[in-house]
Amino acid sequence: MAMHSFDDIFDDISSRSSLRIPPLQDLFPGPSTTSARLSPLEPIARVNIGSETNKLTGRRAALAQAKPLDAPETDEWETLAPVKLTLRPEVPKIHQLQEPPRKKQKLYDHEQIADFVQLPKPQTKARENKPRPFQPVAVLNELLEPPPSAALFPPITPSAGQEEQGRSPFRSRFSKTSKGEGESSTRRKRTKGRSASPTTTKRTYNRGRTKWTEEETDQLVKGVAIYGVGRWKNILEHPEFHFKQGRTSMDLKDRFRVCFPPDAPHKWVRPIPVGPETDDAKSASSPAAKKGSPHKDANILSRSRKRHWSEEEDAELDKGFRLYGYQWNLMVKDPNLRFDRRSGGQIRDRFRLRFPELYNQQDSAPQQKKPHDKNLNSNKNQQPLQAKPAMTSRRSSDFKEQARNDEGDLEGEGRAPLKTALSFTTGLLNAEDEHYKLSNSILRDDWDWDDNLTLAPVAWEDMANKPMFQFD
DNA sequence: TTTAGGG
DNA sequence: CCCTAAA
Repeated sequence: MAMHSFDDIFDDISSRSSLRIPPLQDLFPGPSTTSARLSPLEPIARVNIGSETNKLTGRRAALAQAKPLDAPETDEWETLAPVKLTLRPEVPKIHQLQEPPRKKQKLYDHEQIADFVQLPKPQTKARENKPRPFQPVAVLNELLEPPPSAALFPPITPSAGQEEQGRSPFRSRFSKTSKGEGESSTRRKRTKGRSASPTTTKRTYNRGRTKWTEEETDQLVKGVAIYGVGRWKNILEHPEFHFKQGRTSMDLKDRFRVCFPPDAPHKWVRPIPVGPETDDAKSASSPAAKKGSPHKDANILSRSRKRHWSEEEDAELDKGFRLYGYQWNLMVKDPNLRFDRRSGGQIRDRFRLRFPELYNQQDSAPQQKKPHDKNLNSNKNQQPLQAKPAMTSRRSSDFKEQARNDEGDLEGEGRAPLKTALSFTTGLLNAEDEHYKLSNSILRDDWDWDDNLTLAPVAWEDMANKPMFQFD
């Protein structure tokens, strides 16, 4: 009789014990690798379930029931198998015949399908199967090429402390996709004209864990402030940033995700200073020292501590009050006032603490005129504190305009150039950052920064769409 | 090629 | 840190 439907075939197969079918999971492995659809062969497993193994279900039952003799011939089911299966050659069938059914051993994951089947053992450590580390000379051709700016810095030597102790910088290994040494030379051709960037997006070799230093993290945050979230390649290749050898843009992404979890966009917290890298190496070699590290798993600073005001900052506050009166946020944004990452609210609180009565006068203080920075240099702390009449409103564009004027008019007077505004405003950039320019988004009146915030509470999307800084 | 997202 | 889909 002709069998047309799958059920017909299935019934026929089920009734013929001589036909040995391996308990395959899926005959038709399609794009949807999920086992949402029940495999047609799945029922076979149930058919084989005997009375003794009633309690077992599914594949386990089938496995418990499977006898070595039922194992199909190799060629018979290898044609059916979607995956490559190999038999255990060392187990003779005869022996299995006479042996009483062995106690079911605990199955490893790769043995789940059948106990007479040996699936290729999953590589728990993929690296273990990769070629052993090459000597530096062997791989220096491309993989460990120094960055273009490497000349500016001393070569990386063990004494430089840049690499982790006990971990050779040449621990690199070719990945499985890499064919060998000839590959690198041939592959170079594809980058015609455009010089191959040493800061690749994807590592071409496996490097051990390389701890992030605070300097690296700081540069990363700066880079995000400059380019925006998601511009990891740009950040990585920023000429003034120097990440560790082998760092990829994906590493930056991961690191940023660790330091600034997107779940808490309002609470951008500053990574804990990890201290000099040498400590880490020490702790690595000494288990006791490792225990002593309190910040080992706490990358996120708890938002609690208050930073004390220095005399210098108080002096800035005095200066700021003369300039802006009670407009604390304007003080924050003034490039010439060097607060240490204080928010407007913090400045206000500090002022209220120091000058309670003056603070209470602010209601009567007239708010009208736009302050001019001529006062900055003339006021040398001599005058008693007097609030500068405040202007009605002042937007960031005003500041940019003022900065532009400053560069023109007050050139040569030792005024802090615009770059200072960056380092001040965000507390991120230092005096060496010359070629940045403020963009609109960084100067917002409604910012109120927290003590522990490294960046203003900007949502990731804002950062991604509107970089806080832009190049000239 | 580069990034987002999940592992 | 790795892998991969997706842009």
